[in-house]
Amino acid sequence: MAQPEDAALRAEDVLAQRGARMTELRRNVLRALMEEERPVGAYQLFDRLKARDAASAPPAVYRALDFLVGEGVAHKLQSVNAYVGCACFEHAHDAHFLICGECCAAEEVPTTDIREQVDRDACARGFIVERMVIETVGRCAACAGHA
Amino acid sequence: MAQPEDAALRAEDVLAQRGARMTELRRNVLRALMEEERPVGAYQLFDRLKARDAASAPPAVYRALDFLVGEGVAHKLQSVNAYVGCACFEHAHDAHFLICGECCAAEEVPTTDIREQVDRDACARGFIVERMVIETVGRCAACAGHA
DNA sequence: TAGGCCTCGGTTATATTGTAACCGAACCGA
DNA sequence: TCGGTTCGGTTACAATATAACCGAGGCCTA
Repeated sequence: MAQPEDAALRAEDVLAQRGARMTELRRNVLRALMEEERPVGAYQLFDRLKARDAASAPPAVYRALDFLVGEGVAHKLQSVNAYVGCACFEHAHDAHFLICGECCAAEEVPTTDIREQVDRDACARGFIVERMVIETVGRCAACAGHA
Repeated sequence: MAQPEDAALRAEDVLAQRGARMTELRRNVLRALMEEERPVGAYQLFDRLKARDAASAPPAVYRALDFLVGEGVAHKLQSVNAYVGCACFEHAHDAHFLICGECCAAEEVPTTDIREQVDRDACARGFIVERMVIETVGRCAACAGHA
């Protein structure tokens, strides 16, 4: 697996090519996020940034996170109020997360087949899909093993 | 469609048969929840109950909601931090919700096919599923129509 | 280069959502 | 009726998120 700095740098490249403005704050938030193995809460992230004088107050962090999620380089996990970096740089794509209730790891898996199914169910009711939240909570392989 | 009181009464029946303790507080919360057409936040619900002297403080409401969700007669919508009543009385079942970003209506649809797909994706990674959050945000038929 | 527009983010304050911890009351089985 | 267990009232607070305002700085145009 690539190093977190790599992921952050590649993300910055992609955003630059796309013409998105990568500011100092956004870069700091992105890097801090990519350094984490696990999902992090906005305030956790805020604390990390404060520790290196790279943040001022919660609103700034939330704004940067909104931007990153919008650009598709981060996701918000609704069921645990936390954020994760993401190496798929499509603009604001959906994802399916497997979230371990024991070690808190979150693995992103593709949604293609699920998305088709969801679209079918939605279309059948005249519902227009904007975004999907699909999160599975349980035990990851490692934690299920030693349980 | 059945009246909300009906739904609440039938739910109480089912819970009684199951041996679950239906207390005054839980009944009040369940009824208040079933009276709503749309998802309601815990504090909104709290306000409704206060207005009829049927609640004391937030922790009581949250405890009752946890109970109801656990019994499968209510669901929590993670993407909007709100609760909805539910007429499928299986114990703690998962559901797929179509949530309208405009009118805030939330329609519950069966998860069978999606669930299979999610299970497949999870099992392929040795992940043991405990519960699923599947929420689709977009425009409902009514709102998409007059847009 | 000046003027004007727009995005970004610093700042303060506050709203919203959710819990910890403690304790007495009510219920329930033996 | 005793003793364990569940329930919920109460207080206080933690955690998450946003509103509103404003100035700084980029960027376009002429």
